[in-house]
Amino acid sequence: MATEKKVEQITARDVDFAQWYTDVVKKAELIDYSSVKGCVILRPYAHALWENIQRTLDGMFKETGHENVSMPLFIPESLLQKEKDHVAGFAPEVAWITHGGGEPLTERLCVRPTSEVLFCEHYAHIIQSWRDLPKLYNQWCSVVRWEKTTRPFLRSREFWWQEGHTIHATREEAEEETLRMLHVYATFAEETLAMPVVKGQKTASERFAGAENTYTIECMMHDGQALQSGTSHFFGDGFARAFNIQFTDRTNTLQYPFQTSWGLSTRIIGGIIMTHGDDNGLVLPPRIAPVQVVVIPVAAHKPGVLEAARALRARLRAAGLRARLDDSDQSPGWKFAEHEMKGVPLRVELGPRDLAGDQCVLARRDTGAKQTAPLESAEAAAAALLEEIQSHLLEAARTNLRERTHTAASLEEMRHIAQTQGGFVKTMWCGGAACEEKVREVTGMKSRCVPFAQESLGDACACCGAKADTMIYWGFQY
RNA sequence: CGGGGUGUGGCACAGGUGGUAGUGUGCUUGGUUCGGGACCAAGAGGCCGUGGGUUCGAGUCCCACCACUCCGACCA
Repeated sequence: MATEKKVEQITARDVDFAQWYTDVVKKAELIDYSSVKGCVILRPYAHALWENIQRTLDGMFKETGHENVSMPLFIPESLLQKEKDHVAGFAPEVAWITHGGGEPLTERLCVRPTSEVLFCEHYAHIIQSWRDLPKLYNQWCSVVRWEKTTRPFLRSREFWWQEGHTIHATREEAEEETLRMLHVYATFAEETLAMPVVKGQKTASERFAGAENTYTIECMMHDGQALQSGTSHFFGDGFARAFNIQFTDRTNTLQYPFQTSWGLSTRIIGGIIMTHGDDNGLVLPPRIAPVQVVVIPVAAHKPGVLEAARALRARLRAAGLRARLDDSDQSPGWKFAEHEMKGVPLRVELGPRDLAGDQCVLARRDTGAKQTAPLESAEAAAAALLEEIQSHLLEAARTNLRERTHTAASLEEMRHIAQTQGGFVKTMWCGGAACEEKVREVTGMKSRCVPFAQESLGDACACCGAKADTMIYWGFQY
């Protein structure tokens, strides 16, 4: 019953969620701040996480026929101005370049906040015939939006993302693409990140600037706030008309093509942290974790221990697991805490006692449970546990989503839930923007989406009481 | 953009009424340890966020600015 030595602790998650988040982000060595507000450094651990996200998503994009490109960083002001809704949405938060090499520019350039107009300009150059369609492009890059308040991953001035941009001969084909990519995001979030989603359509007031329709995956964080985790937009032929992109169809008639765009950003890393993390720090789903298994030798100076640990690490790697050996000269207890902070899903302890019994100790990050396994079959045991951890995390997140989803039939009920519990509130909605505004004034919540999975909760709008046949989700958002 | 908090070795913090900086941890070296953040010893490391001002003298007082952070309004 030794009194534990007081060590720097992170804030308890359920005491001050925002502070806990900031502590984890720093202590898990994910980011460092730079001297420019809102621009953070992704440290190797966060970058490795992002690389795993990229690898998985990029594979899914390739499977669905997409090609990667790289577009310029700069957009001339006149180009940005071409689509009026789009520029109105983004102009307030763009960064401008006014000088080059010390000379004032004749036309100022904005640093891309998103690349629709760059793709449009390019499409106008390369598309003439129906045979040139579709183009299914994607790019991995960073973009800049001059945010006023910033938080690591969740809202920064520069952030990394992918933006898919596609162009099609028909409206139907483009609409189908918009939904296909939304489902790719949803599958990725649930299967790889263990983040259950609510899929649906944004209301008119929440649409992307210039879009005819915006679809979203919404995730529920541990503190009851929603995170818009990926969006997919259908543009109709609005951009094509603004940028004069035309093609000749099979009947030799000039037509405007139809476009989509869809994006997912490093914000999702904030989502992973806030979905799975706990009082001991980060908890990473095995499928995305940079290190899936860490091998910690105990009493590494004793004969045979380090050798056995190295051999075990090699076998774990040979079995296809991302395994690391921590042979630094810290004490075992220090290493346990350190790798827990970093969210490593599985820890293997290997010391003289284990070697004497031809076994090792496996400790799960998610539950903290320890078990022993025969050394000879450690890879199989580790692989099985990683699968269990992955599905357990998804299950826990689903439980959180379920428990934090409430139903309301009146504005007063909505306000009560908003004030006492947060989470998602689902109601019937008349479809009016006035009710959205009213709900926001009264409860502070915004509409999240009109989910694809509709339920009938009644026939009256929870806000105005008018006839309603649409179910909508509301919530506080990041 | 409004309101609050904070800027002092890498990190976390002390430094009443002004006098040229200290503690913990981390770091380096050596030794002992090693199953939940080990211990001993000797070291290295700081134009006190930036710029002005008051003063013989500013970490300390005054003004401005900047950054980070939290809470709201706006956005991935």
